Amino acid sequence: MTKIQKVADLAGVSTATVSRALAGKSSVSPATRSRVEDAARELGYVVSANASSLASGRTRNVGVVVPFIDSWFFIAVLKGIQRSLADAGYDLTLYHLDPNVGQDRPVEENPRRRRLFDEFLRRGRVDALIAVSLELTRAELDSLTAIKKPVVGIGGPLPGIQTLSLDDHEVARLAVDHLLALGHREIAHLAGDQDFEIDFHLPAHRRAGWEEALAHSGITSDPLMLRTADFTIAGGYDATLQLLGDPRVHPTAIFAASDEMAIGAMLAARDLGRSVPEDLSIIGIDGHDLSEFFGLTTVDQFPEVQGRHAVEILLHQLDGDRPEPGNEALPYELVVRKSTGPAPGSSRG
Amino acid sequence: MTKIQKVADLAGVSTATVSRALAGKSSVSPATRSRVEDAARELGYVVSANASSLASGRTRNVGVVVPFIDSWFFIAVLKGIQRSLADAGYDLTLYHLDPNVGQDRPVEENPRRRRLFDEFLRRGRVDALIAVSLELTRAELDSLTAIKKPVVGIGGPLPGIQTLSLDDHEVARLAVDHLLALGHREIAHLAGDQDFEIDFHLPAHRRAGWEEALAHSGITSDPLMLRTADFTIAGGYDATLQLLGDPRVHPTAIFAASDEMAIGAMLAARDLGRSVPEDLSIIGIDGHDLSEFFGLTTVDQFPEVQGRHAVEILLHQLDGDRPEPGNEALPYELVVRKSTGPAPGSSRG
DNA sequence: ACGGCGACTGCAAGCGTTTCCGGTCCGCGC
DNA sequence: GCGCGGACCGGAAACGCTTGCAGTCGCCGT
Repeated sequence: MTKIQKVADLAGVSTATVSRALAGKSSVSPATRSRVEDAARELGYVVSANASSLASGRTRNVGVVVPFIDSWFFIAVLKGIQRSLADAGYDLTLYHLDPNVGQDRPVEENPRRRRLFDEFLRRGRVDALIAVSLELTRAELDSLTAIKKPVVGIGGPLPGIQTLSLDDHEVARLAVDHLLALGHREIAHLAGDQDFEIDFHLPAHRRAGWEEALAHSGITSDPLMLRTADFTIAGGYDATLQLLGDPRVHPTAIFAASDEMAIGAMLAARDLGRSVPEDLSIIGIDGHDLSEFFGLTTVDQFPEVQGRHAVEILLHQLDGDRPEPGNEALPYELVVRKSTGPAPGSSRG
Repeated sequence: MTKIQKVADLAGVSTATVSRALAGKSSVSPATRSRVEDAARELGYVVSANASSLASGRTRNVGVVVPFIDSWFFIAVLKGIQRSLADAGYDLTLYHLDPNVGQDRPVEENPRRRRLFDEFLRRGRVDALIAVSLELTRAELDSLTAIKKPVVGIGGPLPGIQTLSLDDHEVARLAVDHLLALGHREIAHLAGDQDFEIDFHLPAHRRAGWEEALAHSGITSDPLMLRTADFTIAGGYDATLQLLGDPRVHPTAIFAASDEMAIGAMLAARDLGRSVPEDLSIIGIDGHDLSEFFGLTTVDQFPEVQGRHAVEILLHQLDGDRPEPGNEALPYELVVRKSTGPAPGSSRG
């Protein structure tokens, strides 16, 4: 005998009523409801997720796809997602799409990706999906819209689905403008690597913002002031060592594409005997946990909030209203700390 | 008509055969199998996870419970788990049990915990469970063994279930012995906070290992040499500032309970003008990603491997053999880098 | 030529819920 | 007194697979 049947027997009702009572439906009398609840408690009954999903078509589970599992930003977003989901009583299943594997072939052929989209997501284990910083191919988008489940993407506009994205261009301009306002003219940029298809050309946008802000102040950006590096502390450190060791350039400020790179830059500056911000100002992007500790000025992008917001949108859609998909701009904010100061010799000092 | 039925019709076989063919069972002729596969491909058919689970009792999904979602260690373990699980074709659903919420009441009454154990895990959404650094209560353990699903715990012995744990005591001794061998006698310890019930008293064990190693060398541990701090860079930094600023003690070495604390200590030492390792040696525990960058000597505990190993054990158990649950010691290894050196004035210098 | 065996395959009984579609019953308006 | 609507509740049909059991069939050994 099925478990729900036992509960029904104990409570002296039908399984239909047990189901309704336990699901909190309204059409159950208070008396019956509590009898059912008592019976369920007594028998230690818990609804079988699978049977329930099969019958109802809903799983109360959402999938989250991330490209990196060990980078601060993604974890921060994930944290926000998981918190909100848990609050709403949803489970979260985590999918990891490592962009490093299968890099030798075009994205469309990456077998892991194919498998994820063609199988995992279509098995009906999730009600909805959140894709963090994944630039989806046409086919993948089609595949997603075909399964008719809510999808929200964080990190860049994607045609046909609801997305949340940061205006990297403007964020970069805000950062560089801050430096310009402090009187800096020689502003270097530690840019991210652009090899990955995953990131909506984020490094390119940030770089363009840097160039534009400079141009706006009548400064031509020097190619030597642009250094490509890994999105890590070590990456920022190495690039900064090289930058500051290059006799051809004399930056008084560095705009790093991420806080981790910026922290690496601070450490490198210190190791070279340059004091921050007296000799060199440094600014990053992210709002990393460590930025406060290091006194790093940054443009915070509130990743955890991004996660929470994505869930919010998803839950709305699961509740029935599916608005026209579009892109929503994410908030950001300049947080000034001790790593930026007036340019050396600047009248504004 | 159900989807599998359509595939069956197209292939000209029964649904039973389709199911068997797609599940890779052996008793299907090669010809039939490929006919089924073609039909499935043509129809874009994917087995419904729920229906399959309901019918078979298996979900191909495992649950992972972590106490912190934004700490390096847990993420590293999670990464290992997720990789192995993905390789084996399993999904991973993530549960987060924040020990910070509900701290005002005894663990047994923490509603989130109750809910997780009494509901989520019993809904049958997972085939097995991995609990990372969670000290489970008697009731929780009973609840777990009652549902008869494989469980493996990482981080400390737990009665009745299979566990993987680091011998924190020995790890600490190894670290301190390294310092002693370098001639240090004044060895301070940055200990973790013991407020949480979640960690198998890991801070206490590491501290005990420190005391024992000292005692073994005839050194009585000075209470002033013991500082409690957060398990973070900032925690280690602050504690070290205080330690080094205290005129009553003169440590030549610091043994930090985690790499993050150790890195904080290195930064603090540098800010105070003490050079590492000339004036002060520092050693941590973990094998943190950043330890290499900072040149930190540490006892690596290979967290990613811990995750992989846990999955390995789980898969074995899911394959049928359920050995007597026990505890398995995890490997660790001293990795000497630049943060430790001979004690100042030591003959071994 | 025949029993037996092994390799395949099909039938149909579940798996444990949800939910549509009616019923029953009670109170109320007229 | 009677028809009616609403609040509750039950019967039973899905939901979409898996798998035990019972064949069918060709082939081998004798």
